[in-house]
Amino acid sequence: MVSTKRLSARNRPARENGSERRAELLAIAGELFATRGFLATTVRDIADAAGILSGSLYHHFDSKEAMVDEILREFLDDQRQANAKIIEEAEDPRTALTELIKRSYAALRQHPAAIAIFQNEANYLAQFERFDYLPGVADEFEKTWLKVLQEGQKSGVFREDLNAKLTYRFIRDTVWTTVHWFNPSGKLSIKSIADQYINILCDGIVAR
Amino acid sequence: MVSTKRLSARNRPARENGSERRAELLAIAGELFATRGFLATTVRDIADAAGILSGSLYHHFDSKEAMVDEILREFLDDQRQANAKIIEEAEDPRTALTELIKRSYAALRQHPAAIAIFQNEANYLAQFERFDYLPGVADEFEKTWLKVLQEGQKSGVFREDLNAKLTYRFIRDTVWTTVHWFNPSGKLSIKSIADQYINILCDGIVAR
DNA sequence: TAGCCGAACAAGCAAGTGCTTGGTAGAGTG
DNA sequence: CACTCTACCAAGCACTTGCTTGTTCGGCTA
Repeated sequence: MVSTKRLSARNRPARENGSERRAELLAIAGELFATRGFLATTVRDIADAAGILSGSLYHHFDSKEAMVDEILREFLDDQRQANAKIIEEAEDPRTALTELIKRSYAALRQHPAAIAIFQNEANYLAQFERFDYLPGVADEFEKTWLKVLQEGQKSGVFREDLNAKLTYRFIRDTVWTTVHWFNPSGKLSIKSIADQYINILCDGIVAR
Repeated sequence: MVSTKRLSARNRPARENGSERRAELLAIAGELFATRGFLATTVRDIADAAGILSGSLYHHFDSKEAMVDEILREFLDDQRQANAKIIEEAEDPRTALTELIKRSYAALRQHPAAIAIFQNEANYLAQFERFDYLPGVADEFEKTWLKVLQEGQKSGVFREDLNAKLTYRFIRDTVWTTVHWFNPSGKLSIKSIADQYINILCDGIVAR
């Protein structure tokens, strides 16, 4: 007879709940994936870094893929929600754009590993069914930014002779790629980087 | 007794000369490394794409690493020479900067695979002695661009309130990352992308 | 105190990895 | 004709990969 007992949070196996140890392991894996790459990181590397044996990882996670999956989903959900809130609250396109940029830079502090993984491995991961959602999310992000840019052009805040799609890509590439060289303990703060970029983007580098 | 016979170009083994077949194999490998990643591409993948068996590759090359090495060196040498020539010939910092940008974009057409590999795998490859030269080259590129930016600031062409190093990174990230989405058979030409970027970089996106 | 459960270990398997070896067909060369 | 050279094949070796299995053990709970 099949048990009808509901699984309480305490009873659920570790691979489905949010135990502390589990989160710790995810963070360790994320950092390795981000710095060495997904393929270059072996389950033995992760286990070593966590001080356990590789087989023990499978008590917490179904597979190596499942780990990246969870890391990416968390970051992407977060970013999506934040973007939506900005669009909703911003009073004009220029504010919306600068807020989107600031928010993206802020994400570098909160999800540095996830951003690096998204940047480096999205292409490779997209070949697996499990990651079918990746192109969709990228598309959604593009739509959000495009709307802001195009509204800004209509209302005359942004130059009309710009190709909005191209402009979006320039911005996106600059902002996200920062994850490859940003050093949290260096001289430059995220805020100062964001401010300088917004400054250049809006007014250019040529002196007047 | 050691032979003193000089190796003529015809006698040299294939792994050291520049036979057509060899160049063909390098191109095939480069494309695979660029699209799938270095680690994700197996020597069997390369051999399959070339219509031979994996072992046969070792008639032409010492190792899989040797293949990327050669691909990267060719591109980097080319780019270094081109940069030097621009610096030498440009009459003012603004021309020098725009020429550097145009040249970088032009490289996307000539060495798309090498650029993608350099972008994606430099970090990973740098751990092997064989690729010790990579950080040095990156440094040299940075110095070249920085000189142009700083001279421009001194002469009053570029705004003085800019952090030159930061500005360089913004430019570099935008230009090189283009390799990830540029489609040679798409609507946008390399030239129009370059022009638009130079335009935004110099004057900003805000309407006046 | 008996039973259960989360967390880990110990061992190993199947598949795949880069690379090596010994050999061969065919074109060219002395 | 004997030879050398290029480009390749066929087979397989040593090793690493992600993952599975069966087991142990301390702590919580009924």
